[in-house]
Amino acid sequence: MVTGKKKTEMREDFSGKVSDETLRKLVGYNMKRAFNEVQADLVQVLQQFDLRMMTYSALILIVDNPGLRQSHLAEALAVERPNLVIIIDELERRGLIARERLISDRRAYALVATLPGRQLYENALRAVKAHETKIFGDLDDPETLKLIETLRQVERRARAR
Amino acid sequence: MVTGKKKTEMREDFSGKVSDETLRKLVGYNMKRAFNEVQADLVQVLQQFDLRMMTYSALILIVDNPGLRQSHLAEALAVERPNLVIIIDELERRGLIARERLISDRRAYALVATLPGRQLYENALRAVKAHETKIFGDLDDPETLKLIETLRQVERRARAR
DNA sequence: TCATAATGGTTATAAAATATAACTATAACT
DNA sequence: AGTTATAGTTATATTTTATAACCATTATGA
Repeated sequence: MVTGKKKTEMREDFSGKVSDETLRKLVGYNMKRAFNEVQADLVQVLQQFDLRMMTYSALILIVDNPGLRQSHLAEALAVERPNLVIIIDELERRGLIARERLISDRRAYALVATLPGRQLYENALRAVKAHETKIFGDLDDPETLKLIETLRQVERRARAR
Repeated sequence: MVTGKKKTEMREDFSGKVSDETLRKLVGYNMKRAFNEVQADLVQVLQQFDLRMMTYSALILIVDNPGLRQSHLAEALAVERPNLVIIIDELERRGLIARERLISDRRAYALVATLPGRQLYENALRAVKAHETKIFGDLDDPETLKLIETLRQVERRARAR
């Protein structure tokens, strides 16, 4: 549905020749369009594991930070706490992580990944890296590293406003 | 609310030291986080004109492409036609654009910007460019142009999947 | 110590963005 | 002329994101 003009569209019309020069000179617009396409492909990849982006991001941080609290996870992912609850609920319901009560603070949970959770983490990560390599080229290439560095700098400078 | 640890957080905890190395090695994640920050700032800028991102993007394309049809606009913005209707409705209600009936095809509208619409376009564009320069540096700098080119390439390669 | 404030997690809810099916009126095709 | 396709719309559902308010627990400080 991206391109491909049918016979009917061959009249005088704007198909495929709408001028979006003004928008395309704006970095933010290009970021949005590029990310949308990347995301669309990633969603496909993660669907094979019955994961969504945010769910998988949470799993990654829990695996990498055993004992993490929900509030720290929310801050690290830049998600509001209430919105994280259902995500943690799902990961727990699927047996990928566990909420362990703390003796030191009985309000909080220590989030820990289970073995199946760590396995899913690994398997999905392989697929995600393949997806990224396909789109961005080798993730260790100087070009790719430079892109990541630029994006992080943009993030910092935008947050500084 | 970004950083700033209160006295209470000084215990042994994960505040500000959650390891997100795995996520940060993924380009897509950095794109998402960077774009979120850019968008947050842009939203502030556009609020002064009572515009949202999509509404303003639509206005830009209508100003730059007088006589545009809604379906072509939808395709150019990668938005579903039904979702564009309310956006066009708003622009029309505010007197920024007009839906002009076509004699050649009485199903379609030719979208044209009004004088106030063109003026808002100009004023908002100045503010948006200032916002972008603040974050990305001069928009004509080779670095910025290179970033845009990279993003467009990413978009193409991701769409090719 | 006790009253107050703050924190971690949750619930409920709303707003916004996004997607799909189905409808109308017109137009194009054979 | 009859079928098919298109432009725009309506209705609707889903997802994402944000906000307020609550409960239980912990920290603060008079």
